[in-house]
Amino acid sequence: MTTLRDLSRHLGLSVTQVSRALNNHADVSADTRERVHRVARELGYQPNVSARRLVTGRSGMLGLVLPGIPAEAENAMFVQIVGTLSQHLARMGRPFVLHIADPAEDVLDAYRRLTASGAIDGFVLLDPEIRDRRVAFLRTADVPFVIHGRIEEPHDYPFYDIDNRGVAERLTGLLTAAGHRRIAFLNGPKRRTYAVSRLHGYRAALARAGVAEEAGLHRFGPMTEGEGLLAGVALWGEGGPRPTAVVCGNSRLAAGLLRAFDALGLRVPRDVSVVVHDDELPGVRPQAFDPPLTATWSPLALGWPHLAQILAAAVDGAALPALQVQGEVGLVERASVRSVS
Amino acid sequence: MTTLRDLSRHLGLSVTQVSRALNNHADVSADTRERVHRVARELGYQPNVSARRLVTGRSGMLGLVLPGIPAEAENAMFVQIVGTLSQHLARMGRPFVLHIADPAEDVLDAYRRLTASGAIDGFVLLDPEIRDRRVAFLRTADVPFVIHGRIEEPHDYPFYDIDNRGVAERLTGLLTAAGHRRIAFLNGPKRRTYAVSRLHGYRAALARAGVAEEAGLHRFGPMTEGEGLLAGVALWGEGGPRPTAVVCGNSRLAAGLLRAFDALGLRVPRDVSVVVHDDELPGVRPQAFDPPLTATWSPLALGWPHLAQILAAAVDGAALPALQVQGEVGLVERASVRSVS
DNA sequence: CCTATCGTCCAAAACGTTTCGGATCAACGA
DNA sequence: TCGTTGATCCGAAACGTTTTGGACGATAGG
Repeated sequence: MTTLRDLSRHLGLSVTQVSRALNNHADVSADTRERVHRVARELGYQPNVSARRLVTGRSGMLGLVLPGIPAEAENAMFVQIVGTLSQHLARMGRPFVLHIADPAEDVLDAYRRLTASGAIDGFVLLDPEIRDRRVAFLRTADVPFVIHGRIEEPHDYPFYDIDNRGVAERLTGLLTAAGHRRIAFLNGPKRRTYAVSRLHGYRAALARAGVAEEAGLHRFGPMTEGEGLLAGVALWGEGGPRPTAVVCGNSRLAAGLLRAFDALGLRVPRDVSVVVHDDELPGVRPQAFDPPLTATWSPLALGWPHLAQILAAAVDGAALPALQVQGEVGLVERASVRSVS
Repeated sequence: MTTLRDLSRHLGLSVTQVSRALNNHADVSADTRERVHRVARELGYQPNVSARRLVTGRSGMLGLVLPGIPAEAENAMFVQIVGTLSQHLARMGRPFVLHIADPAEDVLDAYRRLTASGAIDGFVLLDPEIRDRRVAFLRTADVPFVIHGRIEEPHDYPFYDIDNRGVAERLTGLLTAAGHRRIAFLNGPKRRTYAVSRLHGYRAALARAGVAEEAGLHRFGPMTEGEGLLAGVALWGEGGPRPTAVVCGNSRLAAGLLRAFDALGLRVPRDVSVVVHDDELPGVRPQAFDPPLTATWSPLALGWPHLAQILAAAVDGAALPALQVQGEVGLVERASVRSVS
C-alpha cells in the first residue's frame, strides 16, 4: 500500500504538502499540485480511510439500515432502492453500507452501534413515521441523514419528497370538478407522514368544493392489493355507503379495488369513478388497467439518486436549502372519471 | 464518544490494560477484566473502528461487489442473498458493504479501490468463473474471500459449494437405471465452474452405464425458462434427436421445457422422463409441476449463512479446512421418470 | 532601506487503538 | 538469602492522515 510518506519521499516534499496538494488546498503551487497528482496516480495511491477518519471524524461511508429482510412483495422495490443508492454512491467514491437488522432487536441499537464506532457518517432514512425515533436519535447524535419523505414541521432537515398534500388535493379536485360529492379516499398507513399530508389535501379539496366530509369514506391502511379489495367490498358491498368516486393512494390499492368491483358487478367509470396516484411501482401500471386510470404520477425511482446526492452533500457539510428536493408530479387524464354534472 | 482513555481514567488503569481487558487477553486479572467490561458497558463504550483498523490493518467490514443492478428475474434471489448476508454479518457485529459497480467500469477497479483504501477486509464472491479474475486479484492482494461455488483445482481457498459433479451423476444415474440410453442434459453457462463439474458427472454416469455420449444432447446455456423452452423445441421439435429422457440443471429450465412439451403434445413421463436439480429458487417448485418432478435438492438459501460465517472466520485468520463447507444434497423421487426396461 | 504581504513550504501534534518491551511484586524453590 | 517464575500491570511507539502554527524568501509599499 502506498502512503503519503511514500509519495513525499518520491517527490522530495513534506507529507504536509503532499496532503494539501492532493486535497487541493490553496497554499500549494499549481506546478507542485500537478506533480503530486501525477505521481499519486502513477503509484496507485489510495488514501487510507481509517487514518483519514481518525483525524477528520468522518469515514466517508454512508448507510441504510432496514428493520429486516423485506417481504416478498417488496422485493422489486428493495432491489431498486438498494441498487440505485449503492451505484450512485459508488460513483461518488463512497462505499455503501447496508445493515439489515435483526428483527428481534431495536433498530435504534443498530444506529447507535454504527455511529458510535465511527463506521458510518450518514444515513438514508426510508419510511419516516410521525414522531420518528431514528430522526430523534440521529439529531441528538449530530449525525447527518436524509429522509425519503418528510416528518412533521419544521422541515429543518434534508429530504427528498413529493408534494403529497398537493397530490391528494389534485386528485380529489378532479372528482369534485366532475360533480362528485361522495368521494372515498383509500389512503396509506396512519403512522406515515405522507398519509397524513394526503388526508389534509383530500380535506382541502372537499372544502374548496363546498363538500362536507362524510365519515367512513376516508380509510387509512396498508397500501396493498388485498387492502384495496377489502376496502372495495366494505364501501360498495352490501350495506356499504357506495360513494360515486374514489381516490386510490397507489396502484396496488387500485388493482385490488378493481377486482372487488369486478366481483360486485360494478363498472368504471359507469358506476364509480376512480383516480389514483402512480408511484410507478414495478409490475402495476395504471394505464394497463381496464379502463386505464386517470392518475397523478411521480416515479419513486426518481428519488433514489437524489437521496444519494443529498446525503453526500450533507456529510460534506452543505447547508440546508440545497438539501431539500421536491420531486415533480405529473397528471395523466385517462378514461376512468365520469362527469355527473 | 467514550474512548479508551476515558475508561482508563474512570478505572485508574492504564489505557493498555483497559484495551487488553476488553480484548480478553491473558495477562489481566479476572477481577480487572470484569470491572473493565462493566464500566465499558455503563459508559456505552464503542471501540473506534478507524483507530483499530489503523493499527491492526483490519476494518472489520466485509463486502459484496456486484457488477450492476440485478435483472428483474433475479430480484428475489438478490434480496435473499443480500438480506441474509447482511443480517448474519450484523449479528456478528460486522458491517456489510454492498458495492454495486458501475456497469461501464471494470469490477476489478472496484475491488482495487475498496481494498487499497483499507475500507474492506474480506469479500463474498458470487458466480465464480473458470479463470476468475477477482480471485486472481484478491489472491495477489492477499485479501480474504469466500466463494459461493468453486473454481478450478487446487481447492486451496474458502468456499461453500455443493457436490455438483455428484448431483449430475446421480440424476443421470436415475435415468440410466430406468433403462434410458438417450439422455439430454440442459446444463448451465459454459464459463461457470459448476456447469463444467456437472458435465463431468453426466459423463461419468453415462460411462458407468455403458452408454456412449451422443453429440447434441448436452447443452450449455443460461438457466432460464426461455432457454428451457428453446431447448425443448430444438431437441424434441421437428428434426430433433428426440431423446427419451432429460436432466434439467434447475427448475426454471424445467418450467420452460414443460411448456415446450405442452406445445409439442408430449407428456411426462409417458413420452419423456424428466429429472431436475432443485435449488429452491423463489417461485418455481418442481413438486408443483405437472407431474411433480423427481429432483435432487439443495436450497441455495442454506449457503448464505455459511458464506457469512466462513468469511468472518477467514478474516480472523482461521485455517483452511474449516473454511470449506460442502452443502448436503437430497433426492426426492416423484412421478416424472418412466422405466423403459 | 525597512516593514508588510504573499506564496510556498514544513515540523510536529493529534486522532484512538493495539502491541512491544519491559517493570513490579509476591510466591517459591534452592 | 537469592535468584526464578508467574501474574499483573504500564509507558511509549506505531499506524496514516489532517491540521496547526509557524518559517522562509521574494516582492511590493512606504
